[in-house]
Amino acid sequence: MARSVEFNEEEAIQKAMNVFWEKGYNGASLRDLTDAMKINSSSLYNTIGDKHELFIRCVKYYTDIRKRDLDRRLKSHKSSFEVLVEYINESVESIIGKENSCMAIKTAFEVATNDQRVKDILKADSDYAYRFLHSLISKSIEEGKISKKEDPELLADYFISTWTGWNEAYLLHKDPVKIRKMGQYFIKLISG
Amino acid sequence: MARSVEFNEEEAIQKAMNVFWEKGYNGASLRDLTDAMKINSSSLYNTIGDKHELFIRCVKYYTDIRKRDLDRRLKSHKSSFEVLVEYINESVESIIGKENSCMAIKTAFEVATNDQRVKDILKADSDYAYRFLHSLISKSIEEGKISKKEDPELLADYFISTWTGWNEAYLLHKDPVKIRKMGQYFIKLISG
DNA sequence: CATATTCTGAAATGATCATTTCAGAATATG
DNA sequence: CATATTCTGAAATGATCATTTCAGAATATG
Repeated sequence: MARSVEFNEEEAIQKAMNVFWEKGYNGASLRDLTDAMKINSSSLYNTIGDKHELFIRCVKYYTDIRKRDLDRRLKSHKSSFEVLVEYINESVESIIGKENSCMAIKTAFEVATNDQRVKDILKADSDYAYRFLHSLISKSIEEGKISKKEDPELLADYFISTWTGWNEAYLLHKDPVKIRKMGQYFIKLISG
Repeated sequence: MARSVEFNEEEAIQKAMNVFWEKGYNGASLRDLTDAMKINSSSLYNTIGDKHELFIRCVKYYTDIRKRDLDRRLKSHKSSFEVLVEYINESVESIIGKENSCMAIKTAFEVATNDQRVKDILKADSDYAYRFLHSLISKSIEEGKISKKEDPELLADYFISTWTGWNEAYLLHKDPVKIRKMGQYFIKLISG
């Protein structure tokens, strides 16, 4: 017997996420956040919690989207190798297509060292991508598309690392050709 | 005919750098900084300038140290390939040996998108490392230690990217074995 | 050694920060 | 439709922020 929450929580989280994404955790003020979310701070504190809790929710929201994307790819009817190559190519294009770098990476370097909860979320995200890649690479080896000499564990780690670096390279140099070249090189590398 | 500055500017910059390194630009307060520098804020504003100017000086200080390290390596009497391999191995060990990630990378992801001056310093730093690697790889090809089929431009970019990613991987997983394995893989890759 | 100049320390500044309070508006339930 | 309950908006809170002010201490120069 009472009023119910007026704002759409998911929409609000998404808008807050964009603010954190652009300004970082410490760079985003609560005013920036509530302005974007179009809610009053009392509503925020009543429902989601404080700034840190909101941030956790936003990081989680971001990694959940990525998780769903990987799950979708695994359900594809294409061969594992095709899914893998497509993923690599789209990862390259996603860097080039955005003004800003990946939020998980930005967050890792800004706050993960001093924030265990954030670190755990990002570690889980990284582990999920690792298992995704590991599985595709292993199956590609079975398919005969990647040499049996290659090590799926190493290649999975290697791609994740490389991809992080591509984000920094594009952030600093804004040179799409460089990033695409590196993407092609990685594909050639695993292809034989 | 007047008093001269009492504090050692380089020492103060170094101490401020460590604070920014740990907490980030937005996470470090002026109190944190002046406490570490052991100077009063009026002295800071009289000599160096405001927080942003201090940060610029700190980032510059950090990249200057890296520049000197690369210059030193180029003067070595060993073969280019040996210098290159040593640099890769020491890059790996420098990640594993520290609690915190490389300051240039942290800064790139925290503020470079919204701060042109910082971005320019980091871009120059990245360009310097690129030329360093490019030169060593080219000479290694001449020495016959790296295949003529390899592209020095690509490999230089690739190593810088990979190294950035190793920083994130170690930050999240704290697994030295993973990083060393990737370092060995890269060396094997260029060795033919 | 006198003094003009500059540095330093403490305190003040005013803006902004995250968070809380609370009156009144809204509404789910009986 | 009455009302108990919960939400919302505006304002208040007190802490902290970066930066400035200024009196007095320090000292380089003549």
